[in-house]
Amino acid sequence: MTTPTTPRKPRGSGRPTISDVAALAGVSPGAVSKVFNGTGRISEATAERIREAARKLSWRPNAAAIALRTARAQAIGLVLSSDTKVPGVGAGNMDFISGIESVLSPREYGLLLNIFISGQHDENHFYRTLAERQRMDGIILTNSMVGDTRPELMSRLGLPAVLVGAPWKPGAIEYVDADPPGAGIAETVDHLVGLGHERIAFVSGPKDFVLPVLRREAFVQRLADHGRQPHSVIAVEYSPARAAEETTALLAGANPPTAILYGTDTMAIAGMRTIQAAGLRVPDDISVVGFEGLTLGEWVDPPLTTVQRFAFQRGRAAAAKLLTLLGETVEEPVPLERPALVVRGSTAPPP
Amino acid sequence: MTTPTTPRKPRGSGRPTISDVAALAGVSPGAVSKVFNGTGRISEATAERIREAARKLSWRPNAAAIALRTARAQAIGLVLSSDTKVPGVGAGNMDFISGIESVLSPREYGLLLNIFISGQHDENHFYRTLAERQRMDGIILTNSMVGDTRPELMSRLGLPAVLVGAPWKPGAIEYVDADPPGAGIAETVDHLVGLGHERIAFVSGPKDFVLPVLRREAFVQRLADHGRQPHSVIAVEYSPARAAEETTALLAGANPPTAILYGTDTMAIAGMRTIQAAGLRVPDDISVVGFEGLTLGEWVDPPLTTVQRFAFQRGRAAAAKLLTLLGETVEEPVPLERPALVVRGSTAPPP
DNA sequence: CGCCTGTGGTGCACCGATTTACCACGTAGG
DNA sequence: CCTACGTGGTAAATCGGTGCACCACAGGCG
Repeated sequence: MTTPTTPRKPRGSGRPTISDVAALAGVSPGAVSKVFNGTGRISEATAERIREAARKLSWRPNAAAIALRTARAQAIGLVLSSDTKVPGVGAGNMDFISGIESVLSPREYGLLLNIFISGQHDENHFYRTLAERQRMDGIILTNSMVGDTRPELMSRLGLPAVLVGAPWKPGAIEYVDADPPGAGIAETVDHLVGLGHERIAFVSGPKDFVLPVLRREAFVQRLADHGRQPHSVIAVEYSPARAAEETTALLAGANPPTAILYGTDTMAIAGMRTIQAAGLRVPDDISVVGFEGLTLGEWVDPPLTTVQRFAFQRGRAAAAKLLTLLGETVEEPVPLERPALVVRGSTAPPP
Repeated sequence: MTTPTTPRKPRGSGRPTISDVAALAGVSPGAVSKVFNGTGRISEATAERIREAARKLSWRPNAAAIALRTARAQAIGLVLSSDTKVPGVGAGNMDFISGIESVLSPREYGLLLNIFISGQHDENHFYRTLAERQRMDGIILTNSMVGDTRPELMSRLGLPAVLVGAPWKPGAIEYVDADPPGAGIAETVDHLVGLGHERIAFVSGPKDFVLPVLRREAFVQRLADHGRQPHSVIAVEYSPARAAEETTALLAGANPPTAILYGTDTMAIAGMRTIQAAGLRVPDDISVVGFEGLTLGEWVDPPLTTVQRFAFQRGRAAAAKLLTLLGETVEEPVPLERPALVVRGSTAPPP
């Protein structure tokens, strides 16, 4: 009695394998594989027996085994930056992620989230690790930067990548962009000019990122189209506190603006507060416009006029593009809605 | 010349394997494995040669191969709910995720993000798939619900899990919770009572979730400690619009409250706006308190008094607990800071 | 000298799937 | 009768690591 009478199965992890399913269905493992992948020829009767066996054992192919054998991880990566200059806390990020997931999950693709902390992580090492471990088949990059080296890095690493937003140098990387340059800006400028504003200022995002750069260019350009010049164009971190400081400086000027456009809703709200604290009224004395379209904007006083962006759609588009790059067939064209101006209560004719 | 003169290497994916490294270092693959895992005995001289070879080829062990062989995916899952009732858009989510990553990334663990869409996904099927594919070694669950069946489901599936927040039924699942029940509530009640408020209302989160339930209990309890009764306790979705509606109803009452506590900062901001729109002043006529500690709260008028929560720490604690469950040694105790009342400008003595 | 022990590795089975090559069995055509 | 072919599968190699069993060799000791 030293050896037990059931040396049948070691039962490693306890979970059934394809062999267990095959045994139960009375076929070979290869047959099971074929049924579940639609490859090879298996009679319908046998196929049904196999499916039934799999159901009974509640078996699903082991992801690691597939990844190893087929050299496809069936997962993509997403890199978000954690940086004081980035609107990382933006609620939009969650919608963006939901958009990505909405494309991935029907295809059983996984989403690997990675936070890049500038200053703490070395960019080269960070991305090399991601590529070399082969945990993901492709990657979605955000926060397109001025002088971004990641496009070249990614192609050197052989990791398919999609950049969200306009790239610094076109051609080096695939990307999706709903801001053909600075959409929403034109509408906003038209709106303000139409109200009669002469002195319009733009407290926009930092110099390091492509998006705010393009927006500033579009801002200046559109004013020029109207035969005007900007009151001022300011580049500053995506921070309410910094927005407030700049607003104070603007108000202290000799000839303050009658309308201020901010890089984000959060900045705009901080700006409004600063204006009001200075004893001025929004929109009576100064009009304010934000950027993003947070729900919260409806609940400040006055309700914030803003440029609505569509984070969910952006996520969908990025994921769809990456999957296409990976050879997956993605039927939908994934429409990318352009940012649209939502006029609420914070804009009015100048005094 | 039909066959090329270099039939050496098929070069599957192009990436080097452990054998390439071994060949370059003049050792067996097993030796390489030992060096990189610190197992077995390899002389320092040989080890250095191997490391050098790996560096030269910029090789890293293939994640899928390791996962298959060791039956550990070196990744954990995170499930976030997408539900109208959930403050999913909460900025706190991103901090929470950052906290998780701060524990995972030093250990080269991956984070797999999954969005659960109630109504669209079947809970049972959703979690079964996650477990059976064995892509993750454990899972972090959020949004503890009343009557939550996931604790049992997880243990049935054999997937180690950590719940963030107090569980509905204790004992069924591991969890981390910084709200020993309703921390922050007591402070808030004390604060308001200390200011002289007699009629305090609580517009809190939905009935389905454990957190708001516990908060309501704590609210009532603490008032009782002071020998008082709540003006009213309301359960409502985490939505600014709903908060506004309830606020309107409260104001229309015969004897309206002099202070209102809201389930989130967003709700509180919407509440303030409603109060102001009704011609009343905050905090002169009615005091308002939020829950979360959004930066934005500093920039509304008046600055919002709120209960600061620490999403980053929560993420760290959850990840640390899960890794411990997985047998990983996590040195730090991971201190979980209790929510703390931050008094800003939206609270004052009653009129 | 023979034996034991420790050092520094090697060799090979194995994890759980996929995939290629091949085979058994009819059946039809020449 | 022999061959060709289509059907419905099986067997085995393979992906890239890990880890156990084992082994060669040198040195120490009685």
